[in-house]
Amino acid sequence: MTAPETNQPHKTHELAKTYDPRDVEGRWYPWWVEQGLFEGKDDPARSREPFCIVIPPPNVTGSLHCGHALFATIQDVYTRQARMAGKNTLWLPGVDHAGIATQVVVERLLKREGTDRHALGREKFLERVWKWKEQSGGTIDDQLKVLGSSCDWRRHRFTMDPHMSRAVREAFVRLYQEGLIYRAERLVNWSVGGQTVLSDLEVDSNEEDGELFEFAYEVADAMGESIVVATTRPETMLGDTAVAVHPDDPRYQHLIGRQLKHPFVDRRIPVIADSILVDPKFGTGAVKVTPAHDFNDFATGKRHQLPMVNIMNKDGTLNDNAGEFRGMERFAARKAVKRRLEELGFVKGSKKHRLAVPRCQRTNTVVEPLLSEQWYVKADVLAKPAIEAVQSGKTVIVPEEWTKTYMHWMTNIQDWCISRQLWWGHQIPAWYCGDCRHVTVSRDDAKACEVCKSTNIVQDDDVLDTWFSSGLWPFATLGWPDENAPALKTFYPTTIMETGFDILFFWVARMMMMGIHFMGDVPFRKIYLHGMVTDEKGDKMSKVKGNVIDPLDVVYGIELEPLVSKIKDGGATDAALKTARNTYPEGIPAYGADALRWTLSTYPPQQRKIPLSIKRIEGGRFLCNKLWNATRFALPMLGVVGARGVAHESEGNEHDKIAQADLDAPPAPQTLADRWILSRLSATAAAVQQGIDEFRLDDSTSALYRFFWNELCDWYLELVKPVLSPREGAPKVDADAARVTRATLARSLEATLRLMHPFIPFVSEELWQKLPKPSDRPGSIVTAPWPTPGARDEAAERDMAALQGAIGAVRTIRTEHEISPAASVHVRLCTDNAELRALLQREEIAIRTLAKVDPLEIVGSGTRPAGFATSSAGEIEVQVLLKGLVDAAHETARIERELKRIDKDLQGMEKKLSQPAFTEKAPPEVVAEARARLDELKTARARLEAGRGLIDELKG
RNA sequence: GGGCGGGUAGCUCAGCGGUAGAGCGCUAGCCUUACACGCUGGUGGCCGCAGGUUCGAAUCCUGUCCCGCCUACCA
Repeated sequence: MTAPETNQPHKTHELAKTYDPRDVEGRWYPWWVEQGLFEGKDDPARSREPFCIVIPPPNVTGSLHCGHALFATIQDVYTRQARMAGKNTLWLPGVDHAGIATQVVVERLLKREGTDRHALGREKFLERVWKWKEQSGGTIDDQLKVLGSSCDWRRHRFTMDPHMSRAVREAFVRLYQEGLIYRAERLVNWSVGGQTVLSDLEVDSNEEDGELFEFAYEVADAMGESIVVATTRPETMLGDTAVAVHPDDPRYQHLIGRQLKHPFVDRRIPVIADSILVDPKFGTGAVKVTPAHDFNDFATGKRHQLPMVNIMNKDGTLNDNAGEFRGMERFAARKAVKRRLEELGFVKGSKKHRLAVPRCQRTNTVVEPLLSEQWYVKADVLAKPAIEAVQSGKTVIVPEEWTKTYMHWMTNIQDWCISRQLWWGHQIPAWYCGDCRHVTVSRDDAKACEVCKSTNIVQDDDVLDTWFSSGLWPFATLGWPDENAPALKTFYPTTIMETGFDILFFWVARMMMMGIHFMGDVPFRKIYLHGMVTDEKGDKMSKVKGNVIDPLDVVYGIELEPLVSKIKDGGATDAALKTARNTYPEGIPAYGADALRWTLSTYPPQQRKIPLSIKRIEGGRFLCNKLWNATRFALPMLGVVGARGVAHESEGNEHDKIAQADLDAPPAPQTLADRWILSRLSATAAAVQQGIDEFRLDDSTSALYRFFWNELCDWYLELVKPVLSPREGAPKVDADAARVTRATLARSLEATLRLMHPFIPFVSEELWQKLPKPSDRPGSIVTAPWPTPGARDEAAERDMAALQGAIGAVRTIRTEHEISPAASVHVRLCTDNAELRALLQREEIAIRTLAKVDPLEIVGSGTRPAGFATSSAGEIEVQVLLKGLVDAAHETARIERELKRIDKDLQGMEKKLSQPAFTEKAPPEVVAEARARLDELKTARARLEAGRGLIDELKG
């Protein structure tokens, strides 16, 4: 396979000085797809280990937001890593039909056209929704591609596809036949705005200001006597069928069993005693009971066999049972009832009251408890094995603390109302017989009643809750109900379900129940729940607040004015607009998908909030730029011509080309730097792997970052410079050593790119293509082998630490004394450790180069010639000649500062060691460590004391 | 009312029984053979508060105060 023309490896292609994601991203994705790199292979025999993630399907209504960017990043990291590790990898994409959300959107469009769905009729309306879906349904998929999501697009699924619809019917019919789906008349959550029933989970209750309104019922046949009740919804009194008091409440004993006179409707209502409903300390201690419009009252009504009087139509207006208030809208009726009660003199008071108001998630209208007949799934039966699966560890929830929440919800699970009075969705496969009233439930469209064979049947108007079909997602997308479907056999159970914790119940729990029930095995081995993306201050992103970060703006960049008008269109307040202007005075630069992905990978998973900030994304781009430049720097040293442009070559700085044989079978490292970087690479590969295994991508990215930036760039590349690209006149380096170093450089850089690829797929591919590499590598980094950690070289790591310490000490003295970076200094490195001296001797060039040292003496300790400042680095005493470079006052100040710091540590350590309790009871290695530290501090202190003498020398 | 999570450097957060960490910020100096989206050095913390366990506690326990989120029928 051949990479896109401009990206041919080893071809002359100048790398820009600064990385520009817009030049790179976008070029690779089509090529990857074309090459079929993202395709999972059906392999029922499982000859290769399968890896599968099914995407949490976004709404067809949706376009990309930060939550999507987060899940896309995490899932793609896992998918790409598994693919590189050689697994048969499938990330299956798709979208969800999102019943209410979609219907609401299309109805809004119709309204703008001056019509509505009822005028259109069901069939025409559905045509319209499908049309709309065709237009906008692909948006989110395209946006996921922008982020680099390596999905197998051939297997894209939609919850309303014919196949998915077949699965839904199969599931419904089976559950019905098993008695796990039934119809019942109950009080339900009715969305007046959406004109449908909602499940408990689709209702959001938030505290709002309300009123506790008190009024009196007159006792019938007892002049003047009355009982005062309180309510937050006065209009419901029209449906009252009792007033309840506490059985032990002395105030009302005499009224229990008496009848009250309803002021507006011709009904007598009893005073009943109920200890469950009534809290005698609250309000007046007397509660009006409206069984058809309140969940508690409903239960009370059942206990006392009270009549249920429904006073409301489904559109929120009052019905004939409301007497003089019939036809009024519910909130108008509330005012009217209050006014009439006032006129009649029954109003006894009103207080402000905070109460939880239930609202429909989708339409934000107040949800009304309403009596109606709906379809339910019997949940406890399905929940039981789903609980056991988590208890036994067949499915593991990460982070672990969610397990408790899952268990709690599952064990207290309520039956699930699955019918919705919508048109957009899977119509319930139940047909009612007009003759014998039998309900026929069938996989195929029923033509006749299965009992009386009458053709006078009509299908249930309602559709199923979207989550019912989503619950089948992990297996229906793979081919179920065809139990022999190759994909199903290959990839079920899936490996990881990764999604936001907010849909643990909505979706994850239901997939668990359905998966186990229909497949006999859990739908996934791991459930990984991530937090919610917020703005940098931790506030939820909202269009009104104007703090929404659009991932695409981060990727492509956006100018200030377009950004502002975009936020404005979202409905932001003026204050929010001002904030936005201040936050992004220059708009947002193009950071690229890689930078965004990297940043999203750096947040720890147990965090509930992911405060995404532009500043952090900027950090991601800096990393990409650094990677770009490190490669740009290395390429010429590996003999790749032209990477830094013609100018560089004309300077006569020619490099030997790396031999293919050295790439295919890298020679063993010899120099300290080479041994060290390979050892650190091993450590890093292990840390990255561990982070992935433990769902700590933050650990993986931070290990990678530190390795690449603080080790590979800060030290290794610097150490390699004098070897592979010596200055004119510099000592000649052994050709064979250079050869080995060249191979090691190529090797470590290539491995770094592979380790980074799951996180930043675009730049890593771009750079990898240019890099010389072993001949057995595939054509794309996408399928290049995942690095496995090699051996560590403890000696090299220890020696390198000593070297870094010595260089660091020189550098510190240099800056503390404001010695010009251009000036060379005379340095003496003193130690009685002969091995150390030999090491320093071997690394002479490194010390001279990295600390700008000349001349350099490496000697035994004991003397300090006049004019030298001293400092220590472990066993090494570092002496730097200051005479002529600095003045005495500076040095005095520095020494006093240092002494103060050391004395503080020294005192602490001495105190610790002087306590017998510590030396006797603490583990020996801890005590030994403390002693060693104490010695070190003492030596350092002595050297500083000695350095005091320096001051006079400097004066002199 | 119940449950859960959190309070560590100016900001955002790691660490969760043995010398306080990162990124960003701040600061001094540098355009040093890739990178100023950079390099080198530095500054900065009674680890919410009070007790207890321990030789030793940011880390474990108890209490307490804040701040979030979820959940619940106070009419």
